[in-house]
Amino acid sequence: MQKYEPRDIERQVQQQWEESGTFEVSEDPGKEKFYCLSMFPYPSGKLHMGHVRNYTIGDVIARYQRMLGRNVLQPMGWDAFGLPAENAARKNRAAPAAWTYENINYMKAQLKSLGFGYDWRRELATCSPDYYKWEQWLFTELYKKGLVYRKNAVVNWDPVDQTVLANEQVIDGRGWRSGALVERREIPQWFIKITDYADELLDEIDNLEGWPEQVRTMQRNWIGRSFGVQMEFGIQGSDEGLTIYTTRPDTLMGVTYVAVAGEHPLALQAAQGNAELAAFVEECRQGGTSEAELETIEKRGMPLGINAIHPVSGESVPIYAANFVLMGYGTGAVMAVPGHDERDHAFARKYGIPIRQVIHPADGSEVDIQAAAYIEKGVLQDSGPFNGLTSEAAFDAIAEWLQERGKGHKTKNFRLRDWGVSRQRYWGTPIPMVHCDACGIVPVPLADLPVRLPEDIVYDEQTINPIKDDPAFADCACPKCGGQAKRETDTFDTFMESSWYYARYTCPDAEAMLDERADYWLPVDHYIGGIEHAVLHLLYARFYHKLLRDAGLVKSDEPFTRLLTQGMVVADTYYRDQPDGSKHWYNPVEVAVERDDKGRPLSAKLSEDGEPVVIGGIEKMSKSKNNGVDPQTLIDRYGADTVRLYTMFTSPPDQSLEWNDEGVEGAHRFLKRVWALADANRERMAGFQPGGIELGETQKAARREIHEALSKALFDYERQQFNTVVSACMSMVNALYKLGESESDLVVLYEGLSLVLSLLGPIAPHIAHTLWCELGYGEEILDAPWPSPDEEALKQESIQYVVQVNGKVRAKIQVPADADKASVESLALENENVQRFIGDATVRKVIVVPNKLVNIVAK
RNA sequence: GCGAAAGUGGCGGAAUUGGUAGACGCGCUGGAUUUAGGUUCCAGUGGGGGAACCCGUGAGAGUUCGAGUCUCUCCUUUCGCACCA
Repeated sequence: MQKYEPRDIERQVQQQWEESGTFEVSEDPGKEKFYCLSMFPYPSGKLHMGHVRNYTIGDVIARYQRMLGRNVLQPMGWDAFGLPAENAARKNRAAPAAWTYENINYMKAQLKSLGFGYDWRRELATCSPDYYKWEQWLFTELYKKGLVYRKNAVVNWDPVDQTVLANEQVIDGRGWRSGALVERREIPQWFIKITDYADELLDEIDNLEGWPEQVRTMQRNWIGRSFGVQMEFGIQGSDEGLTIYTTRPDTLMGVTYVAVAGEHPLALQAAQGNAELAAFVEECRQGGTSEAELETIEKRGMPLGINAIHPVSGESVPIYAANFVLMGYGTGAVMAVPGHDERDHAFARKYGIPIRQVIHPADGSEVDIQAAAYIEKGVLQDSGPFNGLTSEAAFDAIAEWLQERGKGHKTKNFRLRDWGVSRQRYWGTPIPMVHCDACGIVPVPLADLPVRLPEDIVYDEQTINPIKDDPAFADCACPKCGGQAKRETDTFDTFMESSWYYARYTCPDAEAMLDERADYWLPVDHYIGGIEHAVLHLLYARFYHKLLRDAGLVKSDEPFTRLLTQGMVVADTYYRDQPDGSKHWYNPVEVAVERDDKGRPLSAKLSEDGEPVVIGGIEKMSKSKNNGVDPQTLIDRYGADTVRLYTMFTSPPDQSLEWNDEGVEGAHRFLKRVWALADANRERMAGFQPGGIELGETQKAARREIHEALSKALFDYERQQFNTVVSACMSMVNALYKLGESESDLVVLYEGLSLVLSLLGPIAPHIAHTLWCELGYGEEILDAPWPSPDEEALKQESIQYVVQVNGKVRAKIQVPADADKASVESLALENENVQRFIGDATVRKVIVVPNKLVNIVAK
């Protein structure tokens, strides 16, 4: 007897994989490739359950594809730049680099202990100069192509710390460290023209059939293309004009005012002689940059004291500054049509501006335009030359009319803005640009790349950015004229690094950004990660892929063929109210739940003192609610296979996973059962030859049960419903436990166990591999043929039919498998209980569903 | 407000896509083994009823021989977007 000792077998199997390079792969044109990728982690310290779930799903898919015979690439690396390293460094007075590398080492060991089949030779960390060198190079190439520019943009500025803050560092409008009121400040920043690719990024979403619909919708909305007309209003007493953008040019004749953003030049100009207006403009500017703040603000405005001239009627309408007009969208100025726009309507009522109807419903019905805006399309009225046109026809007619007179034209607009990639932080990729008094902006030539980020720096609590004022880093020679120049000290947004790592894995040692190996592996066949990256990361990566394509580095148009967004890991929360009104949160492992005899939870008590705690509901695992479970504790206690099996079994991959201690026990129990079954039959199975032994009826039935479960499991592997794959394995094991001691029982057991191990191979690979070898099935389960159900085993001599009378189940009958429809029907009608329910009624109709069901309609 | 998804036992979740609702697991109940706890094993477990049966997939309608599944209305929850002109 050998006990199931996961620690021993897992260590042993992992060592074996490492020694034989089981997961080291290279290009093999003779084999179908499969590139399986999980989103790489930020090395924050240690793995959390979300990582474990993500990487288990990825590993199961990778191993499944491998067992199907494909050449599978599954790499892993580190999203190593970012703010937490700076915060930790400040707290620990250490360099961010040291902190990061230490975390990488620890987390890498954790990943290995979970048995993930990565090709570690391809590991990369984005903070390595070998990596970011090429990112810097691409940026300089994009600059030469005109896809990169520098302009002023608004940032959150902390006036006390003299630094730029990320949105999440602004709490209630104040800097998180200084507590000072945050200002919106304009500083020069670098941008990449993602808007040049907006149409392609939008249109190709239609082709991403392997992506969740939700993510596709979110990206479409984020890009937000609209078609409209840009036109010029005159300004009274000025030669200048005022350009506005509208998607409803058909309502043009209903304009009764024009509104501009607080930052609009016209508003700023008018504010110079008007203290009240200046205060209002300042107020608009003060508001935070986060969009969440904008929603609560009351819609307000103030007249500029100047009038605009309507491009068609020549009528004069007032110009307002309004806090709801965004400088960053369209032209920062809008025409307002209170009659046909809800927001304009509310604004007009508030400030007593006339409301005019210029559209009526196509069916001729009346609307009360003073009471509410009519926002539907319809037919134009009171619109001069455009009267009687439909909204659709008027769109074109008005655009044409304006174009002929040089006052406007059709255009499209995007919600998407160009990608601002400058960050005023230390721990990131240096932007490879030089500012020379003589030559202006000069990109650093390839020969001088990488521009290395100094890693050997001093950090303490006062440090804001150690390279900002460091002459050793900032002073340099101009690459063009050789004169004294200053280096750019901003670094890249870390989304830059994560936008192309998937490609670099294919050729991590290339002497260029990428080489020909990229086109063997790319695109990624299956990408797995969190829904929180639905827009930004996945959009930037798609954009980057197109940049790589247009630089001649890859041939494909899209980076990720199929995408799986896994659900969150959630757990119960428990707390006690504190005297000061706050809540103290207890971890689920410290709490015992009491139940009634039906299993309903009654109350929860802290194990330590036996006193009650409040059940706070189910939430995403987080530090603040103290409901996180450390995967390392579980690995130590139960082993990696149990943790993997549990995460696969508890929920389908794309749904949230509810943490439950007893569930882990259950998963562990199942693996112990598998082990015990194999162990008890070790000797009987040694050298067993199943050939030539006849099966009895019970063995045939057991074998059919097993092959039915197998069919189900294979189907579920294909559609990635791994929880029911595990269910099927459990059913198979249950069936195997019911077998007897005879030779023919052993035939079924011998085959059944091999099927269970194959199916468990991707999910619980250590135990599957160990038993596969020990029971003599073969050397390497990953290379064994993937099982398929035996049609012969599935055959039945008689089939159970369900008999319904008027849709309700009244009997179950056994029918010979070769019976025709008529005899099934008569067998069903013969049944005593069926007759009882038909009673005096007349049989109107009999429906026979082959091999399943008979429904007798009687009235 | 707009958009998307989802509502099934005490719980996580199944239902091969319109054909036996509740697979599998957890929990719970009873029993066996064990000095005991734990482990392990056996049986039971949607609700009602002694039974035959009846009722059950958020609510209400509809289509159908047949609806958890399709259609419509409503309710609830979750997620995303949110002054986008």
